[in-house]
Amino acid sequence: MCKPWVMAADIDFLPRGACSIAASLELVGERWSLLVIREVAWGNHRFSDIVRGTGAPRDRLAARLSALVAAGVLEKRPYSDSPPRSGYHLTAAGRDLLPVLQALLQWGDRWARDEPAVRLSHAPGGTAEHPIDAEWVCRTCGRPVMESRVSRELTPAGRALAGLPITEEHAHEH
Amino acid sequence: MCKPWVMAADIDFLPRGACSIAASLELVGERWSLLVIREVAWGNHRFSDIVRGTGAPRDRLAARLSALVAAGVLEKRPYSDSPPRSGYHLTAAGRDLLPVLQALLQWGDRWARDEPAVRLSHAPGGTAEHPIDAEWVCRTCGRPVMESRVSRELTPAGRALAGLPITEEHAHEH
DNA sequence: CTCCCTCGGTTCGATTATCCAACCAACGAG
DNA sequence: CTCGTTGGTTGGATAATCGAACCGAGGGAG
Repeated sequence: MCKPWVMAADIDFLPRGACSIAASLELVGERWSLLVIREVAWGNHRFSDIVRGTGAPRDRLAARLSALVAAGVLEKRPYSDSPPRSGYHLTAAGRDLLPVLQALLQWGDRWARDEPAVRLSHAPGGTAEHPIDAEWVCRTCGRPVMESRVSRELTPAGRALAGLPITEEHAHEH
Repeated sequence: MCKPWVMAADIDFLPRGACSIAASLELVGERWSLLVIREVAWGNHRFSDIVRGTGAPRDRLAARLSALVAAGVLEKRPYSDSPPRSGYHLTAAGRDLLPVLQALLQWGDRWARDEPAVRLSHAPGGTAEHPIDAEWVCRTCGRPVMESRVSRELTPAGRALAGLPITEEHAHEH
């Protein structure tokens, strides 16, 4: 029995950059980026709030913020006309990063410290409030992803990125 | 109505380092680290395999590998006696990072490129193989986490990290 | 009007990390 | 003995990061 998530695939090595993990890290993998997203998600929208919440140097923070705006993860929204000031808010793409933060939070709670320092709770649909202990579940079959064998396959788009030939053989193989 | 994951909490600013997200990034947030985990998870255990798979410079890779071993995320396991060679494998902590990779993969598929380059499939419990489209679901109530309001609260351990007083008031408040 | 404060950044110089090519040691094959 | 493979190190150039100081537009108090 093979470990979950470790399985032979139709390829040995992904071409560099073909993997969406690498593509994501290209956009949000630099230092402070994810902590900035966390601060904004937690309601700290102003420059000085984010400085205080992350502890990042101001110049790095300014650089990250404009990079994240350029990447479409954050947007600048004015909150005062005089003096003209604006804060940062999550776009749809930014909100979609929250699972990444949730995953990092859960991992850190478990492996990076003795006791969690922050507890997250929710009360979905009127149920009683309770702490969150989340797992990845496949929307298609409803089963936890991490407990099953996973296989990976290079798509035609991936082959194109890789500069590999897109053959009938590959288009049909499984 | 407040956006999910954006909600008032009992604290305005988390002390730096109190948050497990920051603690996680401290261990695996540096460049190449998560790509190394990806390679190892995908079955590339040897130094030269990981060089090829990630494209990282050899010296950076050596540094990351020993850091990840020191952090308890990877372990070195010999695969040949003569010549004495060893490869890198995921520990339990390392396998627990896979949700982070899954989250980054899904985000990248959606926001960082036109078409996914790699398709992940699984066939849990003898069902037919199908692509993975996963979401975070609370183990307690079975509901998707991202669709409900989430509140955060500093635990006593978090207060201690923050240097804040641990009062009865705070221990009981909600 | 003047002085001082806040906010959202920039600028500067020093430190640190990263990159890349070359090198090295251990071993096996031929 | 030489060659190729593997798993790294080393050295020097380049780029990112840091921390503190600075700046400019605008209040508000006096």
